[in-house]
Amino acid sequence: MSDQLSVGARPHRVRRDIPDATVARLPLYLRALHALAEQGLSTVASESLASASGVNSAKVRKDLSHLGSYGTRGVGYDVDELVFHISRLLGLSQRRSVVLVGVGNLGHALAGYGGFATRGFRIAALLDADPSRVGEELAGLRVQHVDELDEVVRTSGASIGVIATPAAVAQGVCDRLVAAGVTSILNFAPTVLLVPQGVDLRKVDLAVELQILSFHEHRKAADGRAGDVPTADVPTADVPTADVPTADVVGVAQ
Amino acid sequence: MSDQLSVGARPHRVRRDIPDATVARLPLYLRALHALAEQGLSTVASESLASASGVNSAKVRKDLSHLGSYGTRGVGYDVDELVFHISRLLGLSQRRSVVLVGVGNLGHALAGYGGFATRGFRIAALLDADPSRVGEELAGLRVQHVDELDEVVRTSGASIGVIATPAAVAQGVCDRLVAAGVTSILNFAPTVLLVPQGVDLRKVDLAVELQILSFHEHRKAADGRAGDVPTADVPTADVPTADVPTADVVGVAQ
DNA sequence: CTGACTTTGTGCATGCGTTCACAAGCGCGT
DNA sequence: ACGCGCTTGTGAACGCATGCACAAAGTCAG
Repeated sequence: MSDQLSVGARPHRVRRDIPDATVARLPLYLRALHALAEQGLSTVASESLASASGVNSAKVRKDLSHLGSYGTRGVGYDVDELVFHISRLLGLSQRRSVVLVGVGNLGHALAGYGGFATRGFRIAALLDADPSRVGEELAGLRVQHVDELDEVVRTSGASIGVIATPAAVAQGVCDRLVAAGVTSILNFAPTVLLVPQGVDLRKVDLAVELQILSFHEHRKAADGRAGDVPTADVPTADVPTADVPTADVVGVAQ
Repeated sequence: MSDQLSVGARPHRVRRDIPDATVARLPLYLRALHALAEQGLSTVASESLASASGVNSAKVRKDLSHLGSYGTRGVGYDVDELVFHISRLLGLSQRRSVVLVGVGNLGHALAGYGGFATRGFRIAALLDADPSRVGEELAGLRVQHVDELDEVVRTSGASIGVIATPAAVAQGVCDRLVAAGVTSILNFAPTVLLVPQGVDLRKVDLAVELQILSFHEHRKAADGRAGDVPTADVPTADVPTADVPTADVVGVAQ
């Protein structure tokens, strides 16, 4: 999980030690809480918040206990109050500027994704190396050439960079972002990035997600075939198997 | 992590118990191995594979040991052999068909993403509910109306569905996919999906990733500013819903 | 054949995360 | 006022994942 954290030895006096797993779930709670608020609810029990967030109630309570005792026994949590505290903890009180590099297919999608703006993020600039893309209007912004990266980051005060470039140039872009002062990077390029200590890095790889699903598919298919008590469910009988190992064939990658 | 698995009580005889964490890393190894192979290397030590994958060597060795002893002490692992075994385990020997629902910004990006095709996945169909999008040519496929979902899934034998629709309709699409026979779902919509047992579900939420980074940014800024001085930052009254915690109550704590 | 060197595979300790289960606390009806 | 029922907050047990450290097992040179 916290592969990229690498906080390492830090005898620092920790303000409040929030577990990584909890931090990763806070945005889910926030989303659910907003939905509940819109629905008119003013308080919510851990059980309800749990099902609205897709986790279990014990986890919800333990997670929320990390940010203080903001619940009322016998009643639940005040929705607005929780939203306030979680937002504050996540640092969403201040609108953060994001620089997006790479305006290809994915970059277009990211730029047009409404979820950013509505959750406290502002796209400060769109950058691309392809001259034919520079100047294009997109999501109310003009695409700038990546050479302006340094200046753009400094003037906008952006601290977060999003990389949606081809893998081959991702590390270079990453280095330039870091040099310009960016301290958090979200990487969509399917490659490993190296960043200096103190810079946070998260990655999203679409193909990896599919491959993980593929594994489970494969396992399910194999389980169903290999005779032992198919555990009721799996009314499959649909997949035309054909998933014989086929040995040899596969061989050397494609 | 395996929040969605919910395999539940399963005294089943497990074929090969591969830890979830390992499964999640296998695609990374695969990617690194392909790169190494292209680079002409025929064998690789755990240390090298580790740095190429962005993990540490102990993890690599333990992970690989789960799929058998395919290494040679004093030498390392045979690249092609590893590619073969990992691919087989992940079920990538057979090309899997994927149905993509929702051809908005993100859907376009996903359809155009080359990473799918090159890694054993085939997009079987593109579906959308918007009539104005139906018929559009995209990535060599014609966008079909979502009403054809059932037929498309059955005829293509697709077992994986990708949801890139607005959140409001995601659950409905999900249900239809499951009803049509899809047993794995990758969800990009920012909402919680419920699926019956036996169906695997993974989710990717771009805003969540950014919020996690925001937390670390916030923590870094706070650390750098001062040792303590707790709760110095009051939200700038920007977040949509007036989430000021109704005065009095909040102050209480500590 | 032997010995030095390299690298795997794994037992073990440690830490983190999840889950259970329940006492403490709060509101509400009587 | 007072107990009843509901829900939080948390101690403790458990399980999974990580990382260390090293013996086992192989290569290679001479």
